[in-house]
Amino acid sequence: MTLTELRYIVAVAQKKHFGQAAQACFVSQPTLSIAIKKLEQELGVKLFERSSKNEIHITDIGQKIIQQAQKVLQETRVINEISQQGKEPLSGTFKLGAIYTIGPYLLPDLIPDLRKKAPNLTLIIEENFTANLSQSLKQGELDAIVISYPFDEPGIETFPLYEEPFVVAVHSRHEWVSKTSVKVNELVGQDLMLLGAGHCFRDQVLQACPKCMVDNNELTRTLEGSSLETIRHMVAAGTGITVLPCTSMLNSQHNSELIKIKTFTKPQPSRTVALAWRKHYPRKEAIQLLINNIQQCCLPGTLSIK
Amino acid sequence: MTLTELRYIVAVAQKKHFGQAAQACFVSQPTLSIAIKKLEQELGVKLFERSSKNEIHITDIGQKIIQQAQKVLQETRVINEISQQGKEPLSGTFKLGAIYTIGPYLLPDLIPDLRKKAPNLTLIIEENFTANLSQSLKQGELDAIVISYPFDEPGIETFPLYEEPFVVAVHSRHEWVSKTSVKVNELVGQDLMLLGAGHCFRDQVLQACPKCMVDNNELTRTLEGSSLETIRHMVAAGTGITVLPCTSMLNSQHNSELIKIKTFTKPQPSRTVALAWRKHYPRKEAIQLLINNIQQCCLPGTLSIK
DNA sequence: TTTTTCAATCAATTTATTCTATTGGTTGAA
DNA sequence: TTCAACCAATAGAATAAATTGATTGAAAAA
Repeated sequence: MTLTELRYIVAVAQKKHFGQAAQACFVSQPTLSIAIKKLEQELGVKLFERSSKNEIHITDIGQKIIQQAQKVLQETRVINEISQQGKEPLSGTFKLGAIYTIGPYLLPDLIPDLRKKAPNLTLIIEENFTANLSQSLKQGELDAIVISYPFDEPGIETFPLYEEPFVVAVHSRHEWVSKTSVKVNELVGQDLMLLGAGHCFRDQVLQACPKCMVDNNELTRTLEGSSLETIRHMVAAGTGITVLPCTSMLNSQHNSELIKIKTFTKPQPSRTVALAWRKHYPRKEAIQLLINNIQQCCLPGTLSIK
Repeated sequence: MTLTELRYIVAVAQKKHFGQAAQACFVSQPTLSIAIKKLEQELGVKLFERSSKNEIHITDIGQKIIQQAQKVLQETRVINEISQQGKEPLSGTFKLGAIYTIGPYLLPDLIPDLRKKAPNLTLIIEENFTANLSQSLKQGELDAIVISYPFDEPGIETFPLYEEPFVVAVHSRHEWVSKTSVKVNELVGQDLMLLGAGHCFRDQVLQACPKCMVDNNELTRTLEGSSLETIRHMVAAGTGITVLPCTSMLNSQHNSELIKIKTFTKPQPSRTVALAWRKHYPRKEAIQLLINNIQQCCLPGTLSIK
């Protein structure tokens, strides 16, 4: 059984004439006759009563089958409609993941921007650890993820979006308030609060200041299951200091009178934020749109704090 | 788009592996790859993300299309089911027509008989004039009709079922009650009641007794829009006499103390009842079953009244 | 690096499809 | 009755397609 055969029998049922039906299907009459004969043999059922004088009659069973054939053809038309809809790469849903230390600061700016550029693209957001995002990406549950380097997975392509320097957040009455900049090694001995294991940002900070890691148990507070925002509030409360990625300071709502931000003395520790997607992901246009828009959100100028 | 292609994409979606999907479809891997590539080009949409390491991902749009493809395939399966059901010729519906002067007497016996012989055959009955039945038959609205000869239409085949003699029905106090038989010409001068135009039985009676026709206006009452049963009641009421086909007397419920039946003296006028169907009608078995059963209902013995 | 895996590609063959021309059967008019 | 018209089925040839085994190319694991 082929869709062509179904189209033929529907045409014959409508025209009640093999020749006219063939014409309507843009084929010759023998083509149509043979196709219908083949279908009738396959089904083991006569669909039409042929007689010479323009008197084609549809069999009882043929009536049912033609009705069903029309249903089938209708459903195939739906396939074309779906693909028509999906032809614009900037439509449908796009599932974007972001690590916890980027999502809350990047997405509020990015999402309205994207809605303007691609109104038909429905964004679905997930925030998670790098490891989980990576797995979801590889399994096809996410279309792209925003992570930070280093990130190297087989089958995954990445593109660097921007580099964000780390900054130090201290209470407004902290001894460092008058400092113009902070050296990395000065963190040692301070009441440094960091995110729990799994957050790549924690590792990046510790990598920037290896001595903090050595003194981990004594001087650095690891806040499991927490977020940068919680830590920020604790800085405001005077519980200690912390290191933040500078984009977490971009939005005014995250600023507080009680917190002062200090940049590091050069060479500033920093991390590179990147977009990652499966190498063979077909909607390259959506990826490109994302890259462009994220970079626009985080222009180099806006990344220099103070 | 072909059904084969739809089967292929569904298989790939299930196996998530081109090679295995090809095996499941009993084709080689290139066959399947090419077919899917062709479909993707036709739809203008990527359905799968291919990557070398066993990582086939279904596109967002591909997911929708595959779902729809499964729907299409399901509906095609229904076509097979329908034809499977319809393979037995003695199933489905059979639309049988009969003229007014046969239907009420033949069908009550025929229908229960047919239900026994072909329980899966649903009978639909229509009673009408010969002309209307003939037209419905030719248009395919009826599968077969029971009429009486003469009946000759192009494209229509007939088979004689039985010959039924005409009889005279008179009131139990009619002067003819003691007669053993009635001569046709004796009808002239009697209060003869006949069906209206359109009923072939009327024509047949008048043909048997042409003199009745001559005296039409004076002595014969034509009862338009009436039925044999109405006329029979009028006979019982003493309004006049009538001629009936003998099968109308077979069933006991049609007999009455007030009506006496007289046979004609030979040569008895009679009519031949026949079955008619389109020459190319495919369910010959159903036709044969009908012929057999009708003839069984109306065995020669049962046709001799008195 | 080498090996393995998997889909895409190639080239050749088989299979389907489609066409024109014709036949066979039926009908209606001469 | 014969003839012409009509219609679907059939035949045979040309064309298009589907299919296959072998190979290639890309990517990842050993």
